[in-house]
Amino acid sequence: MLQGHSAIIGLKQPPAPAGPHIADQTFAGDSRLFQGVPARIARYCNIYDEGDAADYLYKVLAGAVCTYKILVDGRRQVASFYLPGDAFGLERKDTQPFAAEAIAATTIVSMKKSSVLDLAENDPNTGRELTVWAMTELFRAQRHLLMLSQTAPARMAMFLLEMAERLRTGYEFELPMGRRDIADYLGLTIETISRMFTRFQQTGVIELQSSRRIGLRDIDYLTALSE
Amino acid sequence: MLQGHSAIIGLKQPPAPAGPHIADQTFAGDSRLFQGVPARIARYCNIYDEGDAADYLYKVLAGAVCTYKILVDGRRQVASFYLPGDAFGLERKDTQPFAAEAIAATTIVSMKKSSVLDLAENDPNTGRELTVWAMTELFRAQRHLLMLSQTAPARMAMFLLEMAERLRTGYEFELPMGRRDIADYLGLTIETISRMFTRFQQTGVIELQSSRRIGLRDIDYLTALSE
DNA sequence: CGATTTGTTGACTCTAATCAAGCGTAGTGG
DNA sequence: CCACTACGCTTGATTAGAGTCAACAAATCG
Repeated sequence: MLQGHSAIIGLKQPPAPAGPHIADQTFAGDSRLFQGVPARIARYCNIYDEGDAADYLYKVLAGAVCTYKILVDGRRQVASFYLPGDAFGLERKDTQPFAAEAIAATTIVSMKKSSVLDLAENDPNTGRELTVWAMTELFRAQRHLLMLSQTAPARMAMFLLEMAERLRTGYEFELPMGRRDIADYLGLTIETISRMFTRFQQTGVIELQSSRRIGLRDIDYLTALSE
Repeated sequence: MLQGHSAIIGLKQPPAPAGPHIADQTFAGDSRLFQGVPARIARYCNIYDEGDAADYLYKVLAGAVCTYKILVDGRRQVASFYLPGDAFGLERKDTQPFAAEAIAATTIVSMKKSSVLDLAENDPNTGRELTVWAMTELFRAQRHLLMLSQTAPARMAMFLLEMAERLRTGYEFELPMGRRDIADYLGLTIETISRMFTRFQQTGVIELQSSRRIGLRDIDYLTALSE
C-alpha cells in the first residue's frame, strides 16, 4: 500500500476542485450533514479496516472507493463500489464488517455517525433518508448477489451495465477500477475478466479504447445476458 | 401449486395455535403494526409475484417463506429465506423485485405498507425500526453474497451455520426447506447439495437423522470453511 | 530510458454442471 | 394390507467452464 494507513479524518489538505457531477446524486444524508473538510486519499489507501470502530459515515466527492473482505483462502471479495455521490459506512453494528479503500485518487467527506443518529431521533426526514440509504445498499447487494449466481459472461454484462448506469456518462465511460478490483467484485479471476473483455470486443459487443476506457456497442446483447 | 394463487390477505381461517417461538424475534415492525388476521398458506403457494404492487409488509409467524427470481436461463435464484419472526416485503420501489412463496405450511400476518410509512413520518421509533429492518436485510444479503463467492463445501458450511443460528434450536435442527430450495439459494444444483450432505456425513462433520433433520457435529470445521 | 506494475494470452487442471439411473419413502387405490 | 405410483433424494459417468500456472505484452512511473 503506497502510503500506509494514514489517519483520514481531519487530514487537512486543500479541498479538491469539485467537478460538475460532484455530490449531486441525492440521498445518503442531508447535504448539511457532510460538512467536514474534504479529505484526499491516494489510490490503494486504506480508509478503515474490517473490525474497526464504525464511528463515521462517509461520502465520496470524487474518485472511487471499495469495501471488501479478505477470505480465509486469501482471496478478496469486494462487497461494493462507491462512486462520486455515493455514501458508505452505514453499518448495523459498531464495528466495520468490511474494510474500505480508495481504488483511485479520491476525495471524501465524513461525519460522526452518532450525530446523524441523534438528528434522526427528532427529524423524520433524516430518519427517512437513513432508511432510503440502507435500502439503496440493499438493492445493490441484491443485484450483486444475482450477478454472483451467473456465468462469467453474464456477470461481465451486468457489471458493464451497472457501471454505465452509475457513472452517468452514457455508454462510453472510463472505469475507475482495475482488473483486480473487477475480478474481486465479480468473484472471478483477472484472467477471466481479461478474456471476457477480449471476447466482447472481438464480437463487437464493446469497444476498448484503452484497458479502462470502454464503449458499449451491443446493449441488447448485454441486457439479454443480464436478466 | 397445490392451491393456486389465492388471495392471501384477509383469507379468513382459524389462527394457527402459536408455538413457543412465535413472533418473539424482535425487530421488523412494532408488534402493534402486525395486527391482521393471520393467514395460513400451504406449501408452494405463491404470496406475490415479481412485478406485483408492493403494498403490504408481512411477518412470518410459523413455517417459512422464500423470495426468488427466475433468471433468463430458467434457473431460479432464491434471494432470501424468512423464518418465524422474520418480516419481509420491504422494498425500495413500488413493485416487488422478487416473487415470494411459502416453502412449508406457513402462517403470516400482513399490514399496509402505506400505514407503516405514515406512522414513521411522525414516530422516530417506527422510523428507526424500518432502518434496522432494512439493515438486517442488508446484512443477510451481504452474507449471502459472500456465500456465493465460495466453493460448494464452503457455501454448504455457511448455510448450515446460518440455519443453526436462525432456527435457534442449537446444533440439531429440522430444515424447513427441501434440496431444491437450498440449491437455488446457494447457486448450486440439487445433485451438488446432495453430494455435500453425503460428504459431510461420511467425514463426521454432520449427522443426517433424515434428509431434513440435521445435527452439526464438527462446528470448528464448518466455521473454518465459512470464513 | 529501464524498471515495475498491469493486463493479455495460452496450455492444462479441477470443480461443479449435466445427463442418466437408481433408491426410498409417502401416499393411493385395489 | 400390499402393490403401484410419484416425488424427493442420492449416486455415478461424463462434460463444460472457470481456475491455475506460466509466459509475454503494454502501460506507467521514476
